[in-house]
Amino acid sequence: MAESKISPLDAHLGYWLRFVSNHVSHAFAAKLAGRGVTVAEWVVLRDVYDRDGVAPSLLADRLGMTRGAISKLADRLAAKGLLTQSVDPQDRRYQTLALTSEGRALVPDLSALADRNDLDFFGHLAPVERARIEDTLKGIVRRMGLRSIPID
Amino acid sequence: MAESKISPLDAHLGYWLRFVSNHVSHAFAAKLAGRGVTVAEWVVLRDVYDRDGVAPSLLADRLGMTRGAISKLADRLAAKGLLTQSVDPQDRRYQTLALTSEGRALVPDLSALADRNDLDFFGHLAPVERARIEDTLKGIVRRMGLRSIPID
DNA sequence: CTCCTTGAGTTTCCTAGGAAACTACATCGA
DNA sequence: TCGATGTAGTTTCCTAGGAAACTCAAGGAG
Repeated sequence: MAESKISPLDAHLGYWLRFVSNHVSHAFAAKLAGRGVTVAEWVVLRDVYDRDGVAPSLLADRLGMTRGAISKLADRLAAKGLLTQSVDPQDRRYQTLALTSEGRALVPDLSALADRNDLDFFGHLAPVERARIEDTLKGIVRRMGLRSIPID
Repeated sequence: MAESKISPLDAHLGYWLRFVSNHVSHAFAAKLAGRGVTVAEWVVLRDVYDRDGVAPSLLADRLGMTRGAISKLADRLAAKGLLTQSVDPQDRRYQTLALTSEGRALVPDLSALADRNDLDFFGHLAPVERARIEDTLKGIVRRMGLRSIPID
């Protein structure tokens, strides 16, 4: 006894979590690709949809990305005509991000894809089972004090 | 009625899955960084540990990565002295990957970090709760016919 | 008023992985 | 025998994001 066995990768719950999570994300990315949008771009669009005029640095905090990454992401979305970046005339260090009408019109469409994707993977779960998992996951988030919307 | 509401990001189970999964992975990556190894490298080491002499393309299949990515990963691990690449003398198109003694000695150490990481996040769950989640996740994998160890 | 600090956003450099072209190399068919 | 084919691995090019240096503007401290 006392033989220190090396556990297989799939002995960890984190392994299964990542396994499923990656496939869910990839499937969603594939759906979004049909609309010419990446997952990160979708998250930004969705966030700005509810908070028009948000500052890039706030977005960076919430999304758990660096300011540099947000800067480039915003540039890409602006290049696609989905978002505008404007300098705050009060304090020219600040910017505000807002959706264009095109961007705003696109969000409900993408949201439907998100709903669909979740249904594809989790639609067969009994409501009680689904709720149990969600509660457990939220419990971990709370317990560990996790922040930031997950993207990468 | 019939008002098509746009669901918030966190209405999706996939959101919470990704949220927790990303934090689990990042925490693990931070632990591994102390040993100078990335998560992808760890997965390769762990896999080759059990299957010495495996072909890179098999690894690529199992890990859900391209052959190109495996090629570079193997180069990095070889540069660190953890793994050797040798050409099959029978058929020189083939390679076999094997751990060096250094690499082999490192795996149990890294495995302990993986165990520890899983405990940090999921150690507080009741065994029955943990089993339920694992079963549900495995059920999704089976139901959707998912393959490949998740890395990215 | 001038200097210094602080904070928002940008830019540069770096890394990791995917896509696809490319390089052997073995095998099969004519 | 010899070219066509297919496969294993490599390489090149590209993208996305992090780290950290950099720019610029506001707001003091003296």
